[in-house]
Amino acid sequence: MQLAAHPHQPDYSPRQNDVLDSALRLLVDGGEKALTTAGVARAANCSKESLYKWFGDRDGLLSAMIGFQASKVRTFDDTAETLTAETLQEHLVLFARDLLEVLAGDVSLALNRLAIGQASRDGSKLGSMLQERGRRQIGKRAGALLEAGRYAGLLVFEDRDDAYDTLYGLIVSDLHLRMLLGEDSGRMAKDFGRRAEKAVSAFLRLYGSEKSSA
Amino acid sequence: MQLAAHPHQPDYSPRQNDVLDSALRLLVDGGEKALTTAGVARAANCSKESLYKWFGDRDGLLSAMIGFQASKVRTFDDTAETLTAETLQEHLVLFARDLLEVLAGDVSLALNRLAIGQASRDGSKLGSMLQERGRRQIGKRAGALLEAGRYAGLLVFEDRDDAYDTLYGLIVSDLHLRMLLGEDSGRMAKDFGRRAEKAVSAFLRLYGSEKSSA
DNA sequence: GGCGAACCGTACCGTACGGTACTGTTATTG
DNA sequence: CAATAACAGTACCGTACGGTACGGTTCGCC
Repeated sequence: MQLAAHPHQPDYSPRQNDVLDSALRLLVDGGEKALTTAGVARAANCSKESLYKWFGDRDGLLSAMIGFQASKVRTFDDTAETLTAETLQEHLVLFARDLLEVLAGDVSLALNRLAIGQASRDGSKLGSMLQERGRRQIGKRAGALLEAGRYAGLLVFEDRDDAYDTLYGLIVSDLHLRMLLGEDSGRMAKDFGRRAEKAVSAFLRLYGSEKSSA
Repeated sequence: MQLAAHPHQPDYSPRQNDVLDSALRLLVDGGEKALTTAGVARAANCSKESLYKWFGDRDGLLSAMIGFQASKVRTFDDTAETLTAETLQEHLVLFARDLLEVLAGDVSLALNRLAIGQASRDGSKLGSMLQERGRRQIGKRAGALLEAGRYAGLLVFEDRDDAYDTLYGLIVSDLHLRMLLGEDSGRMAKDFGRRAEKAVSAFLRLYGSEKSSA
């Protein structure tokens, strides 16, 4: 496994982005086994030689796919409006729903499966890369929200990471793993709204100030 | 993928159990890629022909490995003593620590990675098998504990599965996934005790009756 | 027009793996 | 002791895949 020498978003050409798109679709449809270099070349109407020229290696292709996908789902920063108990709850529920929907996405599931499959061998660069660009990014959004809630006197906590960890667990529990194991994610997607509300409700019971439970 | 025709624990011979043990060790050490039929045969000092005679198929071998491992970590039932606030809390913390240690186990991680890798193709029988024999089993223990707590008036909840889902999320959060992605599990193992206590504390704040917060 | 770079399509190579067949060896049974 | 079954060890086969090389085509540039 050899990641790109320049870790700072290599920013591929449009043509190469199209290829990465095809590769991702291939991965989603057929799993890692279907992601052969010949298959990618055929699906993207490019030559294997170009694949190796652009990405150097099959592992380089995988890394590029992860980076490419991560760059597409950039987390948007929440508006820094002044929070009330209601808006904080709304923002938290919105965050929870977004999180669940991202985790349940076809591409997200496929990439996580891919990275987990590679985690045993080599230094598992893919895993840390997914972790870094995936959860860490979305975690920033949650962290900002939590800090804003604390600043407004609506939340009480000492360690922000602990609070976020709790929030994450309440929202996701083992749902992500179950989906990764193949449990039908489409069937349970309809409950995301309800699940998000329950998780946020519990979180506010744990970390909300008296002021927030008006 | 073809599971055994008789799903009720085929119960292999001692010799075959030894082979499955070798295969598990091989899987733990080298990941799925290292789990070749020739490798298993070499590690277990048996012939490939015997492997195919006993397990029929590579997938049959994988299923057998999961069933074999699941049969080894059977969940023990908790003593049905009368619960007090203190003993309930102790039992919950014990459960949490056991859960974390099981999830962080080498073999558990390797098998989960294996099942997740297979989840994309075929009907993902391995995934549901792991789910059934893994979480469902340990969930029974938690369910009994929760029911006992409710019976003793220490816990208040309507849906036991919801309560267990919350407890699970508080204990594990995304720790399991991070370990599956390759984050060093040994380094974080020392925090399991503290993590278990915090999770149970939060759970009791959510679901404990006034009687329990004495 | 001529030239070179980029690139597609394909053929090709080496290897690794799943699965099968064969041979020799041990051990059990009548 | 003879016969049979089980099994280890190994050789073998077909295939699939990662990676490379090469001919042909398009496109931009002088």
